[in-house]
Amino acid sequence: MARTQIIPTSSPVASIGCCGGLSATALTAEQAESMAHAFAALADPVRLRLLSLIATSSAGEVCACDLVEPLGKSQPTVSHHLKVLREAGLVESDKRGIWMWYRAVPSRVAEVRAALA
Amino acid sequence: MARTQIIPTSSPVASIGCCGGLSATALTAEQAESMAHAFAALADPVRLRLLSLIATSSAGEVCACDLVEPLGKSQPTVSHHLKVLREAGLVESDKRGIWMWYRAVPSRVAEVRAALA
DNA sequence: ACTGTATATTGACTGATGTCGATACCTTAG
DNA sequence: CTAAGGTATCGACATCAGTCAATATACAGT
Repeated sequence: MARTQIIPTSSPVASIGCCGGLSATALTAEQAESMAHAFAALADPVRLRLLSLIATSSAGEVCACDLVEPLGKSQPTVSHHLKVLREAGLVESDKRGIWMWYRAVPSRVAEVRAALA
Repeated sequence: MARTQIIPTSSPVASIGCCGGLSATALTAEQAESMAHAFAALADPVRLRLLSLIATSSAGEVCACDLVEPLGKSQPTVSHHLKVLREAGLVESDKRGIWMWYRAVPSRVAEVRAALA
Protein backbone atom coordinates (compact mmCIF):
# COMPACT_ATOMS: atom_id res chain seq x y z
CA MET A 1 0.00 0.00 0.00
CA ALA A 2 2.68 2.45 0.96
CA ARG A 3 5.80 2.89 -1.10
CA THR A 4 8.87 1.27 0.48
CA GLN A 5 9.83 4.18 2.62
CA ILE A 6 13.38 5.31 3.17
CA ILE A 7 12.38 8.83 4.08
CA PRO A 8 10.76 9.45 7.47
CA THR A 9 7.33 10.62 6.37
CA SER A 10 5.81 11.98 9.51
CA SER A 11 8.30 13.55 11.84
CA PRO A 12 7.43 12.93 15.47
CA VAL A 13 6.11 16.42 15.97
CA ALA A 14 8.28 18.60 18.10
CA SER A 15 7.07 21.75 19.77
CA ILE A 16 7.58 24.53 17.32
CA GLY A 17 9.53 27.66 18.21
CA CYS A 18 6.78 30.15 18.81
CA CYS A 19 3.98 29.72 16.39
CA GLY A 20 4.13 26.64 14.23
CA GLY A 21 5.05 27.86 10.79
CA LEU A 22 5.14 25.70 7.70
CA SER A 23 8.91 25.54 7.50
CA ALA A 24 9.28 24.04 10.95
CA THR A 25 7.99 20.59 11.83
CA ALA A 26 4.72 19.06 10.72
CA LEU A 27 1.62 20.29 12.54
CA THR A 28 -0.21 18.18 15.05
CA ALA A 29 -3.94 17.72 14.65
CA GLU A 30 -4.54 20.20 17.45
CA GLN A 31 -2.26 22.86 16.03
CA ALA A 32 -3.87 22.45 12.63
CA GLU A 33 -7.31 22.80 14.16
CA SER A 34 -6.35 26.02 15.87
CA MET A 35 -4.73 27.60 12.85
CA ALA A 36 -7.52 26.51 10.53
CA HIS A 37 -9.93 28.40 12.77
CA ALA A 38 -7.86 31.53 12.35
CA PHE A 39 -7.64 31.19 8.59
CA ALA A 40 -11.36 30.51 8.38
CA ALA A 41 -11.97 33.98 9.76
CA LEU A 42 -10.10 35.35 6.76
CA ALA A 43 -11.76 33.04 4.25
CA ASP A 44 -14.67 35.33 3.53
CA PRO A 45 -14.60 38.35 1.19
CA VAL A 46 -16.82 40.43 3.44
CA ARG A 47 -14.58 39.88 6.46
CA LEU A 48 -11.46 40.62 4.44
CA ARG A 49 -12.96 43.90 3.31
CA LEU A 50 -14.04 44.69 6.86
CA LEU A 51 -10.57 44.02 8.20
CA SER A 52 -9.09 45.99 5.34
CA LEU A 53 -11.37 48.96 5.95
CA ILE A 54 -10.56 48.91 9.65
CA ALA A 55 -6.82 48.40 9.24
CA THR A 56 -6.40 51.10 6.62
CA SER A 57 -8.51 53.73 8.36
CA SER A 58 -6.50 56.86 8.95
CA ALA A 59 -7.85 57.20 12.46
CA GLY A 60 -6.85 53.66 13.37
CA GLU A 61 -10.40 52.82 14.27
CA VAL A 62 -13.74 52.81 12.54
CA CYS A 63 -17.29 53.20 13.73
CA ALA A 64 -19.46 50.20 12.89
CA CYS A 65 -21.99 52.59 11.44
CA ASP A 66 -19.52 53.41 8.68
CA LEU A 67 -18.98 49.77 7.75
CA VAL A 68 -22.47 48.79 6.66
CA GLU A 69 -22.90 50.97 3.62
CA PRO A 70 -19.59 50.36 1.78
CA LEU A 71 -20.09 46.62 1.99
CA GLY A 72 -23.57 46.51 0.58
CA LYS A 73 -24.63 43.97 3.17
CA SER A 74 -27.36 44.18 5.77
CA GLN A 75 -26.56 45.47 9.25
CA PRO A 76 -27.05 42.06 10.93
CA THR A 77 -24.74 40.46 8.40
CA VAL A 78 -22.00 43.00 9.02
CA SER A 79 -22.46 42.61 12.76
CA HIS A 80 -22.13 38.85 12.39
CA HIS A 81 -18.88 39.13 10.46
CA LEU A 82 -17.44 41.62 12.93
CA LYS A 83 -18.19 39.12 15.65
CA VAL A 84 -16.28 36.41 13.79
CA LEU A 85 -13.31 38.73 13.34
CA ARG A 86 -13.44 39.66 17.01
CA GLU A 87 -13.60 36.03 18.14
CA ALA A 88 -10.61 35.30 15.93
CA GLY A 89 -8.76 38.07 17.76
CA LEU A 90 -8.15 39.99 14.55
CA VAL A 91 -10.08 43.06 15.68
CA GLU A 92 -11.11 44.49 19.00
CA SER A 93 -13.90 46.88 19.83
CA ASP A 94 -15.26 49.13 22.49
CA LYS A 95 -18.49 50.97 22.83
CA ARG A 96 -18.47 54.73 23.09
CA GLY A 97 -21.91 56.16 23.56
CA ILE A 98 -24.19 54.69 20.97
CA TRP A 99 -21.38 53.74 18.68
CA MET A 100 -19.15 50.72 18.47
CA TRP A 101 -15.56 51.40 17.43
CA TYR A 102 -13.43 48.72 15.86
CA ARG A 103 -9.68 48.58 15.41
CA ALA A 104 -7.32 45.94 14.08
CA VAL A 105 -5.02 43.89 16.32
CA PRO A 106 -1.71 43.99 14.42
CA SER A 107 0.00 41.47 16.68
CA ARG A 108 -2.66 38.90 15.97
CA VAL A 109 -2.51 39.57 12.24
CA ALA A 110 1.25 39.12 12.40
CA GLU A 111 0.78 35.89 14.29
CA VAL A 112 -1.44 34.45 11.60
CA ARG A 113 0.95 35.67 8.93
CA ALA A 114 3.84 33.98 10.73
CA ALA A 115 2.07 30.65 10.50
CA LEU A 116 2.79 30.75 6.78
CA ALA A 117 6.51 31.30 7.25
CA MET B 1 -28.14 56.67 10.34
CA ALA B 2 -24.48 57.26 9.71
CA ARG B 3 -22.42 59.37 12.07
CA THR B 4 -21.68 62.84 10.68
CA GLN B 5 -18.60 61.86 8.81
CA ILE B 6 -15.51 63.96 8.60
CA ILE B 7 -13.23 61.07 7.77
CA PRO B 8 -13.41 59.60 4.28
CA THR B 9 -14.79 56.17 5.09
CA SER B 10 -14.31 54.23 1.90
CA SER B 11 -11.26 55.31 0.02
CA PRO B 12 -11.80 55.22 -3.72
CA VAL B 13 -9.77 52.06 -4.09
CA ALA B 14 -6.45 52.58 -5.74
CA SER B 15 -4.54 49.77 -7.36
CA ILE B 16 -2.30 48.29 -4.72
CA GLY B 17 1.41 47.88 -5.26
CA CYS B 18 1.80 44.20 -5.95
CA CYS B 19 -0.47 42.14 -3.81
CA GLY B 20 -3.03 44.08 -1.83
CA GLY B 21 -1.93 43.82 1.77
CA LEU B 22 -3.93 45.08 4.69
CA SER B 23 -1.77 48.10 5.33
CA ALA B 24 -2.27 49.48 1.84
CA THR B 25 -5.64 50.72 0.63
CA ALA B 26 -8.97 49.08 1.27
CA LEU B 27 -9.68 45.99 -0.82
CA THR B 28 -12.13 46.01 -3.66
CA ALA B 29 -14.85 43.39 -3.74
CA GLU B 30 -12.94 41.52 -6.45
CA GLN B 31 -9.64 41.56 -4.59
CA ALA B 32 -11.36 40.38 -1.45
CA GLU B 33 -13.05 37.57 -3.34
CA SER B 34 -9.73 36.39 -4.72
CA MET B 35 -7.87 36.49 -1.43
CA ALA B 36 -10.73 34.86 0.43
CA HIS B 37 -10.49 31.95 -1.95
CA ALA B 38 -6.81 31.56 -1.10
CA PHE B 39 -7.43 31.71 2.64
CA ALA B 40 -10.30 29.25 2.32
CA ALA B 41 -7.82 26.67 1.09
CA LEU B 42 -5.98 27.08 4.38
CA ALA B 43 -9.11 27.08 6.52
CA ASP B 44 -9.22 23.34 7.03
CA PRO B 45 -7.12 21.37 9.51
CA VAL B 46 -6.61 18.47 7.13
CA ARG B 47 -5.30 20.75 4.39
CA LEU B 48 -3.03 22.58 6.81
CA ARG B 49 -1.54 19.29 7.93
CA LEU B 50 -1.16 18.19 4.33
CA LEU B 51 0.63 21.39 3.38
CA SER B 52 2.72 21.11 6.50
CA LEU B 53 3.71 17.53 5.79
CA ILE B 54 4.62 18.43 2.23
CA ALA B 55 6.47 21.63 3.06
CA THR B 56 8.52 20.11 5.86
CA SER B 57 9.48 16.94 4.03
CA SER B 58 13.21 16.60 3.86
CA ALA B 59 13.09 15.55 0.21
CA GLY B 60 11.01 18.58 -0.73
CA GLU B 61 8.29 16.40 -2.11
CA VAL B 62 6.01 13.70 -0.83
CA CYS B 63 4.26 10.76 -2.44
CA ALA B 64 0.48 10.90 -2.03
CA CYS B 65 0.61 7.34 -0.79
CA ASP B 66 2.45 8.58 2.31
CA LEU B 67 -0.16 11.22 3.10
CA VAL B 68 -3.20 9.05 3.68
CA GLU B 69 -2.14 7.16 6.76
CA PRO B 70 -0.80 9.98 8.97
CA LEU B 71 -3.99 11.95 8.50
CA GLY B 72 -6.39 9.21 9.43
CA LYS B 73 -8.71 10.14 6.60
CA SER B 74 -9.89 8.07 3.69
CA GLN B 75 -7.97 8.12 0.42
CA PRO B 76 -10.74 9.97 -1.49
CA THR B 77 -10.85 12.62 1.23
CA VAL B 78 -7.11 13.19 1.09
CA SER B 79 -7.24 13.30 -2.68
CA HIS B 80 -9.99 15.89 -2.50
CA HIS B 81 -8.02 18.12 -0.14
CA LEU B 82 -4.90 17.82 -2.28
CA LYS B 83 -6.96 19.00 -5.20
CA VAL B 84 -8.12 22.06 -3.28
CA LEU B 85 -4.54 22.89 -2.33
CA ARG B 86 -3.44 22.41 -5.93
CA GLU B 87 -6.23 24.64 -7.28
CA ALA B 88 -5.21 27.29 -4.77
CA GLY B 89 -1.71 27.11 -6.18
CA LEU B 90 -0.23 26.18 -2.83
CA VAL B 91 1.10 22.82 -4.01
CA GLU B 92 1.97 21.35 -7.35
CA SER B 93 2.20 17.74 -8.37
CA ASP B 94 3.42 15.44 -11.06
CA LYS B 95 2.91 11.80 -11.69
CA ARG B 96 5.89 9.48 -11.75
CA GLY B 97 4.90 5.96 -12.55
CA ILE B 98 2.03 4.96 -10.38
CA TRP B 99 2.76 7.59 -7.79
CA MET B 100 1.75 11.18 -7.49
CA TRP B 101 4.38 13.47 -5.97
CA TYR B 102 3.43 16.70 -4.29
CA ARG B 103 5.59 19.67 -3.39
CA ALA B 104 4.83 23.07 -1.94
CA VAL B 105 4.94 26.28 -3.98
CA PRO B 106 6.84 28.68 -1.69
CA SER B 107 6.20 31.71 -3.88
CA ARG B 108 2.48 31.22 -3.62
CA VAL B 109 2.65 30.68 0.13
CA ALA B 110 4.64 33.90 0.39
CA GLU B 111 2.07 35.68 -1.73
CA VAL B 112 -0.74 34.69 0.60
CA ARG B 113 1.37 35.64 3.59
CA ALA B 114 2.06 39.03 2.06
CA ALA B 115 -1.66 39.73 1.90
CA LEU B 116 -1.58 40.02 5.67
CA ALA B 117 1.18 42.64 5.69
C1' DA C 1 -40.69 57.59 31.11
C1' DC C 2 -40.70 57.88 26.20
C1' DT C 3 -38.74 58.19 21.63
C1' DG C 4 -35.21 57.60 18.33
C1' DT C 5 -30.91 55.58 16.94
C1' DA C 6 -27.06 52.10 16.78
C1' DT C 7 -25.79 47.49 17.51
C1' DA C 8 -26.46 42.62 18.67
C1' DT C 9 -29.17 38.41 18.67
C1' DT C 10 -32.63 35.06 16.98
C1' DG C 11 -34.81 32.11 13.61
C1' DA C 12 -35.13 30.37 9.16
C1' DC C 13 -33.51 29.42 4.70
C1' DT C 14 -30.07 28.27 1.34
C1' DG C 15 -25.81 27.12 -0.58
C1' DA C 16 -21.20 25.47 0.28
C1' DT C 17 -18.15 22.00 2.28
C1' DG C 18 -16.11 17.68 4.49
C1' DT C 19 -16.65 12.93 4.50
C1' DC C 20 -16.93 8.23 2.79
C1' DG C 21 -18.13 4.02 -0.16
C1' DA C 22 -18.17 2.62 -4.73
C1' DT C 23 -16.15 2.95 -9.00
C1' DA C 24 -13.54 4.54 -12.97
C1' DC C 25 -8.93 5.77 -14.68
C1' DC C 26 -4.09 5.06 -15.37
C1' DT C 27 0.31 2.84 -15.19
C1' DT C 28 3.36 -1.06 -14.44
C1' DA C 29 4.31 -6.08 -13.83
C1' DG C 30 3.77 -10.59 -15.50
C1' DC D 1 -3.68 -8.86 -22.75
C1' DT D 2 -4.65 -9.36 -18.09
C1' DA D 3 -4.08 -8.48 -13.38
C1' DA D 4 -2.93 -5.49 -9.57
C1' DG D 5 -2.20 -1.37 -7.20
C1' DG D 6 -2.28 3.91 -6.65
C1' DT D 7 -5.05 7.91 -7.55
C1' DA D 8 -9.01 10.62 -9.03
C1' DT D 9 -13.97 11.15 -9.67
C1' DC D 10 -18.91 10.39 -8.56
C1' DG D 11 -22.97 10.19 -5.71
C1' DA D 12 -24.95 10.75 -1.42
C1' DC D 13 -25.23 12.45 3.02
C1' DA D 14 -24.59 15.42 7.10
C1' DT D 15 -22.98 19.55 8.81
C1' DC D 16 -21.53 24.18 8.58
C1' DA D 17 -21.61 29.05 7.06
C1' DG D 18 -23.60 33.38 4.97
C1' DT D 19 -27.64 35.96 4.50
C1' DC D 20 -31.68 38.65 5.79
C1' DA D 21 -36.12 40.07 8.24
C1' DA D 22 -37.73 40.58 12.64
C1' DT D 23 -36.78 41.50 17.21
C1' DA D 24 -34.26 42.55 21.38
C1' DT D 25 -30.92 45.35 23.81
C1' DA D 26 -28.37 49.53 25.03
C1' DC D 27 -27.76 54.35 25.11
C1' DA D 28 -28.86 59.51 24.56
C1' DG D 29 -31.80 63.19 24.33
C1' DT D 30 -36.29 65.37 25.38
